[in-house]
Amino acid sequence: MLQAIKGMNDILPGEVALWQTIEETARAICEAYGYQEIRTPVLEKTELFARGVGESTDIVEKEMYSFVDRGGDNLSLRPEGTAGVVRALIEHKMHAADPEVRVYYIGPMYRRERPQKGRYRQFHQIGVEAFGIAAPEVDAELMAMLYQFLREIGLPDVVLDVNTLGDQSDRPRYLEALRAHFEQHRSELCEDCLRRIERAPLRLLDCKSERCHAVALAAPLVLDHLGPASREHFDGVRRALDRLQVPHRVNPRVVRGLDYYTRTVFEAVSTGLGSQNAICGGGRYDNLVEQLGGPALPAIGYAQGIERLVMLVADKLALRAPTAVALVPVASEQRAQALEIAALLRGRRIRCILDLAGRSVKAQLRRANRANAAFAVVLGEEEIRRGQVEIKPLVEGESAEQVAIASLVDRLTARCAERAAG
RNA sequence: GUGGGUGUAGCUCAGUUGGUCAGAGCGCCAGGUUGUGGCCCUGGAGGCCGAGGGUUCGAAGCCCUUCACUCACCCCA
Repeated sequence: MLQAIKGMNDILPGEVALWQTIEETARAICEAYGYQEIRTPVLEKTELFARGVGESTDIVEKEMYSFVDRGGDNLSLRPEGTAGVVRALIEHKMHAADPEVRVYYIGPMYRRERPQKGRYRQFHQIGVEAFGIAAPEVDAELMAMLYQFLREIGLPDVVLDVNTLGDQSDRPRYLEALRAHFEQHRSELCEDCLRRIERAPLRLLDCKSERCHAVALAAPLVLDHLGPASREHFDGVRRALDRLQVPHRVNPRVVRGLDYYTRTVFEAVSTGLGSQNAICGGGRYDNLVEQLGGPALPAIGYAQGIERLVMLVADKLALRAPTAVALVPVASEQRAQALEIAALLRGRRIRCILDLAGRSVKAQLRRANRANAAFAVVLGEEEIRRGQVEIKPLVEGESAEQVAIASLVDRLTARCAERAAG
């Protein structure tokens, strides 16, 4: 049997409503905060990700879908959204028109990892990026936006973990202090962490192995190694978060996996997702734009995984019931007229179904009921001869009525509106 | 890349030590009113028991191989 590619899922009609609700909520909130949607290609030059995400990250080293196209270019499916957005920003000199650029995107990303619960090879992210603003208040504003979003889709209990990684001037010193600490405890570390000491000492901090965890707890804190500028920035972020009443906690173990982060980093984690528990991750990346050939623009952003949101929200989000009309021609002689009425209703954007298979009235009503139709309109030979049809509600507590065919569309429109309002 | 688990009807799953074991519930279709849904009753369609090989008089159940799905490690959304 033909199957979808491993780790790539079909989102079937039954679950799409949930996706749409999440996406619409995200759009509305982003717009409210002054962000505009941007759409960039899913395919970019491999070099962009190598330089942007970081040569030595797992993502670039072993997870990208890369290939050489017929023209000889090295291309990759985007493993994340920030690099492409930064490329577009630079390419179109967006910062020249307005030094502050706030954008968001929604779309698929690709990473060739072993799939498991909450992790897929094609997954979808809602991402937000703010360029050109160095003030700590943007960091907080962004997190406030995230929090509002989580609240509105019904996840107010998600915990927001915040940390800082320092900037170029204090990070090297901190990394050295970390290396020194871990070197002293080599014998207690897992194999993976031993390899990380040189290359990515920060990563030891969030290792899940218990023994490493113990060593990490005793490790020097970033907060003690921040220069005055970074410290002031972090304090500013926290003050603003408090002011905006965004529930959060400082967690020194949040380090993030991508190379480009500086200063503020944060993530939102949730229980109930298995081991892939991060539903959102982000942070400041003040050097990336320049690093990719653009101006020295400070920036900050985050991305959330839609699949993971859908899993959490699946049983919580109330989906609006379809308000629909089912036209029921009693016999094939009434079908043409039913079609005509359906066209009028549909012209008014009223969801409308109509049996074209010649089913019995009983079968048509059964199907109308299952389709969640609010009203059935029975078109029978006798009534039509009298110039009338029956509007039959399919829910409790509403009365049926006979209406003149001429006023049917208006009457149905009104009753659908009543239901939508009530 | 490394481990564990699972593959029987569209879906969720039963199938005792290999011998009416090819089933149930839900869903789907139809009938129970010459033109009226939901509840209920009755009936029907639908499966080479993931695939290939082996053992056996006999395999959904045992052995081997393979594929797929899934969870976890790693990493991350």
